[in-house]
Amino acid sequence: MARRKEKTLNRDEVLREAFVLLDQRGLAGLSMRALAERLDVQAPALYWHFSDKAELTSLMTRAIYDEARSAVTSGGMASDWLLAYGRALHHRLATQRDAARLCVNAVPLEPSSKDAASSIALPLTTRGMESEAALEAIGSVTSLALGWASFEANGPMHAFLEDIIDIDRSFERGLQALVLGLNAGIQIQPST
Amino acid sequence: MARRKEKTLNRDEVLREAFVLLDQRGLAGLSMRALAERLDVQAPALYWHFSDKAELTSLMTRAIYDEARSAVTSGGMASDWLLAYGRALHHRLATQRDAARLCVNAVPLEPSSKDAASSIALPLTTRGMESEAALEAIGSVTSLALGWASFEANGPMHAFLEDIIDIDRSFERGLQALVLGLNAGIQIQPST
DNA sequence: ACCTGAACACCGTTCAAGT
DNA sequence: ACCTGAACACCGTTCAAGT
Repeated sequence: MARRKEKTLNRDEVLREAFVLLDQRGLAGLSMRALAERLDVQAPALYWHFSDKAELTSLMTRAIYDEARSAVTSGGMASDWLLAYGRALHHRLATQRDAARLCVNAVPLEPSSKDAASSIALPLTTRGMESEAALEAIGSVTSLALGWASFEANGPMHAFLEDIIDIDRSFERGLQALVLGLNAGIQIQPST
Repeated sequence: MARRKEKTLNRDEVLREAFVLLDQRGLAGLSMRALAERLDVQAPALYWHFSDKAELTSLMTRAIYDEARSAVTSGGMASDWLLAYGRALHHRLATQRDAARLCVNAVPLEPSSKDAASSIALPLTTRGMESEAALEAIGSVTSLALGWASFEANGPMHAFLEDIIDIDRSFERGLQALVLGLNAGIQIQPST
């Protein structure tokens, strides 16, 4: 066995199969051995393409955030962008099994850079927000999406919540409240 | 070895040491074997007191939420309670290493009950909120605290955020915005 | 009632060796 | 350059057996 017709592995192929495996077996089932088996390869082969499992899960996490950001259509004000980004991220997290847990457990990729931060803030700074307020707003919206998605998946509040309230609707209301409140703050402290 | 002077283990003692171990070695270091060693006992002994590791981590998670709720002083309106609860929870999560990750990974204890839900909502329903809106508000505040605490710990946004913004202050601003927005929603949709 | 010793089926990771 | 085979040091968990 372990004969694969295609040439060699590449990171994108591994990432694609990793998401499929995550969906099928959950975060606990996302092991290097199981992933290798899906790829018709032995587990150590993955270490040629990734330094360790943490790098793999970090890249998966980055893909999730990137998809959410690129799903936002341009146009509108800062608050519109925040609402759309929050909905896109929450949808991705609610759609992909254990995605919230994956993201919370993942470790950052690079040591940081102001360039990366300002590029993340860009959709809001071009709409008139200061970059610090922009990062804070994105962080809060991301937190809300991660939290509600984790309740949806399995979290400790899930048991209390599931048959009392509609979790998707609850996230939407929380998001609207948050963005409303952030917007009020912006008006007190004017931009640029 | 493995001679312990005190009588027998009990759940509270195990939970206490589990929190110490979590603080010292992080979530990855919180293994049944390492925990047993701290308690001068062999790992299988823990299975007399807990059905499995999931039960242990669920109880740890519940303890964190319970502490946050009981740290809120009585008095004030619903929005005051939400602010105080959010701050208490965030403080607990930021203070205890890997606490946010622990909570997100933990699994619910019981299948659910309307009694439990309404007792969680109680601090807000006694202040005039409907129980559904109360649970939604608590869920959103909890999400915000979990999310920001996970960034603080290690999360994927941490790299982008740490030297740009003050994460504690960012949480505080997000919390105020959220509660402000929720409050506005309450006034549109009056209570009881 | 409460715990130990030994074992099972897994992990992530390393590393020499193959091609 | 890319992958295998074998091994290391771990996991959570079960279960007979001890006291």
